[in-house]
Amino acid sequence: MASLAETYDDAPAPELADVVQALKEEVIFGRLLPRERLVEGELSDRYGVSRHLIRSALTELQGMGLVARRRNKGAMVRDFSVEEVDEIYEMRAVLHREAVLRIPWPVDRALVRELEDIHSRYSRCVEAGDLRQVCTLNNEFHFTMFEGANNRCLTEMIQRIWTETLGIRCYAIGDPVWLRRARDEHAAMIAEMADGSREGLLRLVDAHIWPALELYKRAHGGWQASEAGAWRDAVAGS
Amino acid sequence: MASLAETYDDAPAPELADVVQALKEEVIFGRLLPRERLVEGELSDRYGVSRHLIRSALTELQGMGLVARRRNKGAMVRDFSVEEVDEIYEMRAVLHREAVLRIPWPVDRALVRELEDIHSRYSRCVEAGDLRQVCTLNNEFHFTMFEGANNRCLTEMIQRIWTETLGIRCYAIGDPVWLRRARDEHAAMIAEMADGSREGLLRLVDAHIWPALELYKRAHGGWQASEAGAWRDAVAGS
DNA sequence: GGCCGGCCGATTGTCAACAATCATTTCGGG
DNA sequence: CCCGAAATGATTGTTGACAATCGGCCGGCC
Repeated sequence: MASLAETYDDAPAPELADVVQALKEEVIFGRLLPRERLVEGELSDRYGVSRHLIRSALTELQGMGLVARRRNKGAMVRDFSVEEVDEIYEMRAVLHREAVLRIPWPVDRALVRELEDIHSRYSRCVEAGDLRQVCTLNNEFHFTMFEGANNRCLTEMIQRIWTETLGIRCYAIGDPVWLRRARDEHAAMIAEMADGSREGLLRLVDAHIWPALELYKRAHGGWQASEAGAWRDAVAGS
Repeated sequence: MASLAETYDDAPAPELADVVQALKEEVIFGRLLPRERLVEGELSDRYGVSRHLIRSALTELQGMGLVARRRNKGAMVRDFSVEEVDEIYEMRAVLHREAVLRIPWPVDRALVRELEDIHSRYSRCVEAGDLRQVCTLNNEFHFTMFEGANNRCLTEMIQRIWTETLGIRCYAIGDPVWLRRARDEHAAMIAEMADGSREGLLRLVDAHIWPALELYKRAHGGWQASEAGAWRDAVAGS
């Protein structure tokens, strides 16, 4: 979806989008954990780009809620208190529900076919263990579905939470059990769209988001309130 | 509410927040109209700050959806197609509704008193014609109410749309008829919270947002599709 | 021995000059 | 007279150096 870099419509865009994407991937694949410090100099060395670009990327990710910053202290991967994750997931559920409610019913056959195509590729990548492609196709699947609601504002809000929760959902991506379960749930969604009810799809979409939250809470339980207090408010957005 | 500048929690923050606030006010008071170009040099001269700060401010407002940018072409106050305003307002209604649904009921007396206090000051400023204070107190009123929902994520999404729609709602702020009507609706909301039903409040809050949209559409009708096409996608966010 | 104060390295924030890009105008040819 | 192409001016994007700030360390003083 649109990043600050893609904000520029025509040009091939500089590499800001690449840096942003790279940082997102480091989070979703757990190479950067919540509360991990993001030092501008280190990153600019690591990626071989100017510090200026890194700063822009951090600003964008801050806007997406993935990165927290404190003045003169730097940036870190944002982490969430239990209350925060609950609040965020509550809204995630609301937005997904609103999207499903806005998909014209019965669902356009072309849309169903498109989702089937994405899903077949997705399944292959799950088998092959290609996590990177799995992640990409997972995004593609959900946003193809959500865009069926034909409300750009809604899609963007879902996208924002999507990025914001990368540091939460990263605990699920690496879990083979969760992966297979997600795959089956996607298949069930398609079946419901092809020949089922909107209520059924609503239930599936809602149920789909919670396992990742549970995994996060379990894996994360320990150091919840450590020294997070001072950073709690240091997030961007709105 | 939180701006990218206030993202920094401790420091008094530099003047980035001031510039952002100034630009927002120029939009809400109609001194900057949609599709109006925002030249960095001009703004830095006008406000007597460095171009660097102006760029930061524009980036932030871009993130809030108030400003659209195109690579090497500069920034402008974002304008919206009819489809876009309808989509945005649909989601605005959804979010406000969700907020009301989450306010514990019966409503905390302290919250009601706080709203009454804000509203009395608000009414005085409406009489006095102090538009600036009216605007500030209007924000304060709504966000005090919405924060009663105790969901920070939701509040932030509402805040984002709040800023995004400044260029839409600016047509209402200056309209004395709308102002008095809004004042009365606020009073009705308070009454409903003090001694009424959640359903009643839901109806009031929903009905509250649409007049401004109508004013926008009427005032705006003419040059809707002019040359907006190329800029249509040039917005940030998500 | 513990605490307060000032230095120092590390890191972020700001600035001004430079480079790249775009829009417009002007000039030459047809 | 009209069209196209190069030059020009205006504006944005990028870079590197510099300034401000923070956290930790060390030493002196009570």
